[in-house]
Amino acid sequence: MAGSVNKVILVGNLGKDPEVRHSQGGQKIVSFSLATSETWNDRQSGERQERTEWHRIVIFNDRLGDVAERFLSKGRKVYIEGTLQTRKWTGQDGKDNYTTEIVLPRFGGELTILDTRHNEEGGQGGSTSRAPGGHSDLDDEVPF
Amino acid sequence: MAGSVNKVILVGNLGKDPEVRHSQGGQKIVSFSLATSETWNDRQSGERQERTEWHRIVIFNDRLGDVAERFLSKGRKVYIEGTLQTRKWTGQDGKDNYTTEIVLPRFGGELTILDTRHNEEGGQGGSTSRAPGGHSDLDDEVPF
Amino acid sequence: MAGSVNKVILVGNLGKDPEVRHSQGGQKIVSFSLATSETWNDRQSGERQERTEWHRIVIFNDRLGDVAERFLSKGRKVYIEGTLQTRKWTGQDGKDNYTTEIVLPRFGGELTILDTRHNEEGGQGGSTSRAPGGHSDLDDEVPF
Amino acid sequence: MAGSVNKVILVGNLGKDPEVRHSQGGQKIVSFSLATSETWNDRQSGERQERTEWHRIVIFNDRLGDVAERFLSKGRKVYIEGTLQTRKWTGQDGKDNYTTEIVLPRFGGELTILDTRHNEEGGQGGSTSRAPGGHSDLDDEVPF
DNA sequence: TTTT
DNA sequence: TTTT
Repeated sequence: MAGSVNKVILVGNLGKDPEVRHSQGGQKIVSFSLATSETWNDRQSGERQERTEWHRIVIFNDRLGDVAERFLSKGRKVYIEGTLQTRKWTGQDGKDNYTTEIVLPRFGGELTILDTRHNEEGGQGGSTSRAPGGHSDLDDEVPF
Repeated sequence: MAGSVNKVILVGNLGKDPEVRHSQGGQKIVSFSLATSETWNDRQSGERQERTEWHRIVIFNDRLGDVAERFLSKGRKVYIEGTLQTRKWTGQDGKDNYTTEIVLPRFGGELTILDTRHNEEGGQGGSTSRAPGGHSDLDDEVPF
Repeated sequence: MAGSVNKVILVGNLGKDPEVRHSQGGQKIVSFSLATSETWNDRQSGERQERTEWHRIVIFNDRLGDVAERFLSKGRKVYIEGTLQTRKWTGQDGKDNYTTEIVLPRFGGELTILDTRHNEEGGQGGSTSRAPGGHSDLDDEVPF
Repeated sequence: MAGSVNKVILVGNLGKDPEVRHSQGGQKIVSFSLATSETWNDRQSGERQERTEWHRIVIFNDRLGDVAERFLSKGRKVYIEGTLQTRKWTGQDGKDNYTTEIVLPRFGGELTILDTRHNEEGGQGGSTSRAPGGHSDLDDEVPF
């Protein structure tokens, strides 16, 4: 039995463009780093402080992986809902290492784009062709 | 940058009793491991699968730390709301290591006890003194 | 418009057994009321205060509706994740009324049982038959 | 006792500017309507469908009420975290009515602005004065 | 290391 | 209408 809940909710900005790879079984896996930051006034110095946290997002959900691959790029702001998973791997020195990731599983998770910038300056190989009139073809197919 | 959200919601069971320590500044810090598990039927074998995930919870919030110290123990089921933080530390071999924790900060986070077992069978070192009549003194002071 | 999130997370107890009905299209719809309560110490009087909130849960998700129908009953504690929806309806006096519900849609939402009481004392019409040895048939089929 | 959780998470856009009023006790209360919308492809017609849901947000938290009053206006996109509360009131016809609101209580809740538009065209009485060089005074005081 |  |  379980009776347990494992849920992560993040709103942040991509640090780089997403990376796409495929599992041995042929499944597409999309991953990227997401930054969240908090700011506060230090009580001692009265100065503004900022702390940025980086999260590794891994998408196994096909539909959301497609959205990420087609529409996300460095700097975009997204809402992400996934599950915490810590993965163990062995370094070249034979030592155990642990990496914690936010996983959007095969059938689950959520990804919502929160900013409206549908195209990047200097895009990426035409994947985001902008029509002359300032109207993007993407507008017709954005699935959200 | 700003406009971000960093939130973790967990329901799970404590793997051990909480540990209490104090910062150099005298602040109480309570920590424990929390297990969440998911089960599913494997499509290939048809067999029941289970995967347990362990989360490290660190409480800086004084009020919630008090609740954890007084009322939580191994096996208890709790709802936890906190923030993801990855901490870097250097091992004895001089190598960098990273640990991701769910932090309930000084002024924030949530902790709600979800089961009703206020005492452990055969207690643990008197930390949950049970009155002879089966009535616990704690029952009168549980703050939730 | 888009780029929005609509999410409700509740942990509470059922006020009554779930009700099951079917839509005109033959889809099963399971609904129940869920109580959440908060308690606090009034600063003026120093007395303990309690406020109970009642939520109407409506499940369109077939799998979760089955779980609710088979395993939930009055008093059970559950974790619910759904969507806020306000429905307009016209009273017999012709006046408009509005009811806000937490909806678990056809393909979405979550329902996790958080307590371990698999049977009710004095059951309800055999729906939770307990085997003589204290072993319940249900234990073999609980899907979570 | 409680052992309950009552949490609403919304990302949406304000339908109008916030309204500010004061309780008899002198406490500031800020409220506004927030729209969330979901879109999907109808399986029958294949046509794009959209459903907009309106939520009434009520802020009792002083700090967040200040943020709302100073920086929010019609159209802005925000992340909101609050509590579901249903309020009963009696209409002029003597009938009972119920309104469900998302409440950010005196000490709790969250509000995060998600878009970057710090000024509205045709602002509101100079509350968002923009410096000639395109630099807003607000930039220096935005607390998030 | 938990829980069922 | 629940729970403690």
